Amino acid sequence: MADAGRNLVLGLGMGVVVRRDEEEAERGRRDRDARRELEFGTGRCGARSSPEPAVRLTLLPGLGLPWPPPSSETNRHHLEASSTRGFDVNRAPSLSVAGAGAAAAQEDEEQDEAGAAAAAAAASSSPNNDSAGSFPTDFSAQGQVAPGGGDRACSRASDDDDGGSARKKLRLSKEQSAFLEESFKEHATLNPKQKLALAKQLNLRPRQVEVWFQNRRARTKLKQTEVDCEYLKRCCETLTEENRRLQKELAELRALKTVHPFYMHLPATTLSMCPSCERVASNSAAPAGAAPAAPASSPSPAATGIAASSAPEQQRPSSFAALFSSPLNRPLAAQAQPQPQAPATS
DNA sequence: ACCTCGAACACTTTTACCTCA
DNA sequence: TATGAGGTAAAAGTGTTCGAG
Repeated sequence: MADAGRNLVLGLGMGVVVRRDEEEAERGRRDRDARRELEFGTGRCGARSSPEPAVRLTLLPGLGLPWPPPSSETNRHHLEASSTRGFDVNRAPSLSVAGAGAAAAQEDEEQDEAGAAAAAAAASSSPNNDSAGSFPTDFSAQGQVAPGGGDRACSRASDDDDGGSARKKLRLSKEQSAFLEESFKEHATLNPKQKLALAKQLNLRPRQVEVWFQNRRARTKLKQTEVDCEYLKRCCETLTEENRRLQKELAELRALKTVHPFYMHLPATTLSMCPSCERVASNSAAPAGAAPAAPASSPSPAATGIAASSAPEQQRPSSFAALFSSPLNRPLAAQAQPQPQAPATS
């Protein structure tokens, strides 16, 4: 690369100067750390002891998730990387690259994304973006030139260029990512003002901030889905095991009944099985009209052994814990007692 | 009721970077 | 040590939905 070794100044006004080749090496470590941090939730930015993300994964009660917590090692790497690295990869290494046209487009872009058209025009008038793969995001220094020719510009728009910069991937700096993370903890969505402010603060385009938040929300949702899936799996295992146990118990009772008909005369608790769902329930103590088991009209959870709760307020759809804390999933003997907690701890 | 616009989302593509043979 | 394949995560593109005006 022609600019390898060129000194670059960090965005965010930190003024840290590193050599480009050092940055390349550091970036790998940074990305690994960042990935780990995102994978494992929000345990980043060591300054915070107990981060409370705006959109947080609901770690359901009683579920020992196998995910490793964000280790202090991770944070240490994170901080190390932050302290040694400072190259804003989105910053063009040279002002001369963008050209006067891009500089003219800068002001439009700074106002809003409406400047994308101007930026695109500027991009078309300028040669390839720098081979470093960065496109300028420093509003104070150079114009905003989208990789493919501006905001919302299709990447294929540059297919006909001379094999140059078709949608270069931009890596946000650690500082930028951390700042965005912090913002995300406060609010998972941004209003236009916040977006603009963040963009300005980070020397990014508003579109970049917007995309980052979109992707971040998607990651959060994905993680939540994984958590829910894991919880459902465990619940399924628990219910299967419980079902097995009850079947066995029932078989034993039936055997006992045939061997010792004496027990038939016992007036106390007897068991009845719902023919539709094969759920066994006690009917002796239940008052008239009280349903011993889930209603047959229960939605799919009942069909899968996941009984609907008798208390509607416990049926928050967003909480699998509430769903599975239903008393119907408890052993017969415990059904009349208060529900201790959600199943499946490990 | 219909239209327009913008925001959010789902899905996909592209890119950068890592690991490993 | 260099290198290419394969995998992965993130940035970004595209189309759809939905609510407000």
